[in-house]
Amino acid sequence: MSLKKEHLKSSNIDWNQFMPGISIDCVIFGYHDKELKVLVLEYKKTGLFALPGGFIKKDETLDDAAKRVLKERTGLSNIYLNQFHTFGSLKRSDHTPMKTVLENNEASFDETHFLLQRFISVSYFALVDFKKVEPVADSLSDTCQWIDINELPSLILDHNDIYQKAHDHLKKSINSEAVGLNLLSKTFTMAELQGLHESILGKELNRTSFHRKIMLSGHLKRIGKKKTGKAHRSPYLYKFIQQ
Amino acid sequence: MSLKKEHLKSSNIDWNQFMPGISIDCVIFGYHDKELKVLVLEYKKTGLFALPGGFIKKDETLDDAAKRVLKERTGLSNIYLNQFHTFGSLKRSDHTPMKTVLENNEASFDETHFLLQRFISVSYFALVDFKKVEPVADSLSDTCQWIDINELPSLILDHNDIYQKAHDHLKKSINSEAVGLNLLSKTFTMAELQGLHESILGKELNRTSFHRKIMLSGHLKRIGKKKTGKAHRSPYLYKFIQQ
DNA sequence: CCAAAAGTGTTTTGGGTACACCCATGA
DNA sequence: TCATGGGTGTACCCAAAACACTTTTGG
Repeated sequence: MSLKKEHLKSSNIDWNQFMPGISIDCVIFGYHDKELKVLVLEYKKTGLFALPGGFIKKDETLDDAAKRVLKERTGLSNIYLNQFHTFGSLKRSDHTPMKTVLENNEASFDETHFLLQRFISVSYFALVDFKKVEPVADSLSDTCQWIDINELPSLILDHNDIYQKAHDHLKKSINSEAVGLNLLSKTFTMAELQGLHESILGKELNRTSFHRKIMLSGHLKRIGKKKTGKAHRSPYLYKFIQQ
Repeated sequence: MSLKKEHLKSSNIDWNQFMPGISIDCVIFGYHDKELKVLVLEYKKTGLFALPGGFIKKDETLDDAAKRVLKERTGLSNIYLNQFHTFGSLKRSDHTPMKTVLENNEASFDETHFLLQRFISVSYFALVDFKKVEPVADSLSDTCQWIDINELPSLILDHNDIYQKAHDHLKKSINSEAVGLNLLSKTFTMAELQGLHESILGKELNRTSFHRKIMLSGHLKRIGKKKTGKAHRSPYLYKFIQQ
């Protein structure tokens, strides 16, 4: 654990192994407690928030770099990942936030520091099982934590735009089995799946219509009753059919 | 004209003005003679084909860079442009095609030549009015010419993948008014618009259903009769309503 | 008059939604 | 028995597609 953090310590990093000028930013979605959440970093002693990101090794595929970044932040492999846009506005050339971060963390640095260049950001969104994730901060950040999408703070640079576009893409792909398959546990109740869809779309759905639509898609299989211990009838559990 | 070419001569270019490691590739669609076409470069004396591309100036927005590249190749401003994917496979690190090109064009070059690095490619697709375009080759290429999408040659690196993904995006956006508005002349017949849709989708469409659907969209306005000189009734002309 | 072009009427299909209503069940 | 969960039947709306048919019109 502390080994992992040491590994990420910025002053120990050989920045030369990365392609200059290109970064990867990730919008990592999780679902818990009936709320859709996103992993957000908070930089030490600065009050600055950002999406987790990273860089591309010179001999590494773009998609592999994204997988690696995801693994560093969540500990997970085999994550559902989707590139959705590349951001290259000049807003990204404002180095004041990163200078603030470095001033609070590095003994010394100069204007040529790797992190103080203009980056074009290739952005991915990821869907992960909340329960399996242990958020890991990097050495420049205190925390990497889940934030409810309705309580997102102001993020550095254009990261709020990035989040917004990621959420738009998630809405568009609501009918893909990937959404439920990756954001929920292996088994779940119909009410949980409906709650997830409602969180993503930001509106309530009709229960019976939702039920029929989902079952007609053919991706779901009912597997048994849940024992809740509560009064009244207990809900069935479902899982996605793996083809 | 020759001034413009001189300006593009590769040995005259200050490569240092561009961000390293990132390129822009464009899939430029045009429609003519009932066929969907794409602008393709042929490198001098090599038999190698590629999509037109360019680089990003250090103080230039990603989208502005794409607009500039488009203008260099087509002479047009105000082009309909859409970023659709960023490519970063290791296939892109194969420098043999570019070495072949340079060997046939430059007096001398070494392994550190700007064009012999690994590029991540941010890709755009563009829709242009065939009639308004004058394709302009760069100094490394003989020709920049329209090629029927059904007769595309094998392109360098992953450029065939890039084209394929661009075409997929074009199919998905078939119901956007942008498709007809940008690929056809200001006025056109219903048969021409239907032919365009058929070329993009690669299948025939029912005339009456197409007519009804298009008119119900509310974007089209009928403006008058076309004088064909042929026998039989002449078709009406339509144009898109600008809001 | 002929054939191309334009337009209408009707039907079917399929997805999505809304709602009423019934069945099952666990404490 | 009753509140919750699960499920069906029906109806409605809408976009898209398929097809038959009529009207218009330039030469």
